[in-house]
Amino acid sequence: MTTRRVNLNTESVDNYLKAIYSLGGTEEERVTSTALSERLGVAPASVTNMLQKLAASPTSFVEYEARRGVRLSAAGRRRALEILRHHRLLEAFLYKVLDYPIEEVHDEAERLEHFISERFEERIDAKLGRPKFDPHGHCIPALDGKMVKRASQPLTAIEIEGHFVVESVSDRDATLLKKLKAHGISPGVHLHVIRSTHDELVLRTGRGSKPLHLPRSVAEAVRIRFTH
Amino acid sequence: MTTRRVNLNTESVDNYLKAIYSLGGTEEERVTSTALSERLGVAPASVTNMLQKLAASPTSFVEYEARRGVRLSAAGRRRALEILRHHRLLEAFLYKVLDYPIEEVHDEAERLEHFISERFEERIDAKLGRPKFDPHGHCIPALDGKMVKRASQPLTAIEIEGHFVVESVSDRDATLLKKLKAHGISPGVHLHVIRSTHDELVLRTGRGSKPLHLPRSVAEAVRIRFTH
DNA sequence: TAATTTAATTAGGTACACCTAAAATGGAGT
DNA sequence: ACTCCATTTTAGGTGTACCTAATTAAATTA
Repeated sequence: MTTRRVNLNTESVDNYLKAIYSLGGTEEERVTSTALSERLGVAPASVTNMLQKLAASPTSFVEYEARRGVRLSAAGRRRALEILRHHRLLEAFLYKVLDYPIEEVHDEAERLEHFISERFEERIDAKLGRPKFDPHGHCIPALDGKMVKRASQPLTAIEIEGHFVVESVSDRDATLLKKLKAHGISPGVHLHVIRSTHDELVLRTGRGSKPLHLPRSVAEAVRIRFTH
Repeated sequence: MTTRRVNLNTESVDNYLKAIYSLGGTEEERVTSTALSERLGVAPASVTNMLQKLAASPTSFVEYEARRGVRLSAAGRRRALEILRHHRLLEAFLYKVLDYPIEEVHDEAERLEHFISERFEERIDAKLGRPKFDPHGHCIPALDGKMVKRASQPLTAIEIEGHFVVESVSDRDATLLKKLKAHGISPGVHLHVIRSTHDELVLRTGRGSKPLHLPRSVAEAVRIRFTH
């Protein structure tokens, strides 16, 4: 009986690897089935199934021990970063070349990232002048998977008055992104946080606009760094 | 027991509809299972299966009678033309905006055509200035499915000496396309056919180049019209 | 018309990626 | 150490899109 090897170049596998990557954090901790189940919108049993399949495959993308969670292998991380690169290059491309509104780039990129060729990837990268960041301010991994890591923190972590620069905005929620856009909050913008309460932050953006009251639920989507 | 309705928005269904459309010709004759089987690279039994599924579905894309072949319904034709529009717009986009070599646009477009959104379609159409033809000289269907139909004939149909213009080149075979490109044969180019034998055509392209001996197998990929 | 060939369909089966329901495991608190 | 319980896994099943082998229907030839 031959060991039947499965096809691992599927959209579905891509999505599992991406999810493990992003849930693993920078220290690449083991990720639980439940976390993956929630992130992917899939039943826990389905996750177990897929993880077993991935781990059993000769091209091992993951290290998996029953009931102890998963983490990416080197190959798995490489693949995850490749897709992340596709995703962010596509976002930049849709935004800059095809004039998409920022809140629409994510969903389109999410679909297309699985299907573009290396040539497509190379060409949009060239067309954009080898960008380092996507329109949300997230770093685009290089071809070899290298990524500059910047020190930043959530805007909601700010407890005191001070001056900051928006590093990035989350791309997960289009409605939130639209709100941020309406308030003029996008990567690179200067923020002057005036005060912070349990349910909102009061701040000024850019040059001399009137103070803005930002609910914490909205501020959560913003990451900032200090102006140096 | 409820009538379970199937999902017809799949890549696979798209490909069946495209194949039926292109095999049906302009008169939209019934297409046989075998023809579809060959075109799609799928077993005849699989074709029968899919056709039964399509015909049984409430959103009827096809008219199908057992052993009598299929043809597209109005809805099916609409869908087929929508995908053809995606395909050809993508080809034009890859060629003009992303500087793809002509022989590579087909395969990439073939993959992406199933996944781009209406917004993407609209934006590349705008970017290209609402083009009417793709880089191979094929007409791009309008949003409503309308397509100008031009009178043309295969270059291989030419038996006598005469002057012609290249209308289109086939996009099916990348190697053939490369050969044509090397000989300077592309849509819009003038051809002076000098003579035609059972296995080749002798002709001049453009301005005063030396006579070209074109095997019929290559000439088959070229459609021409008379210079008026 | 009967026999043969070709085309199309039915029958039964596979891989993939999901699902629900039931069982097993292992950590927390008593 | 034992019970409880959330988490995870196993068992069994679904829909999609394929497949091969066997059968049936239609077209062609003798």
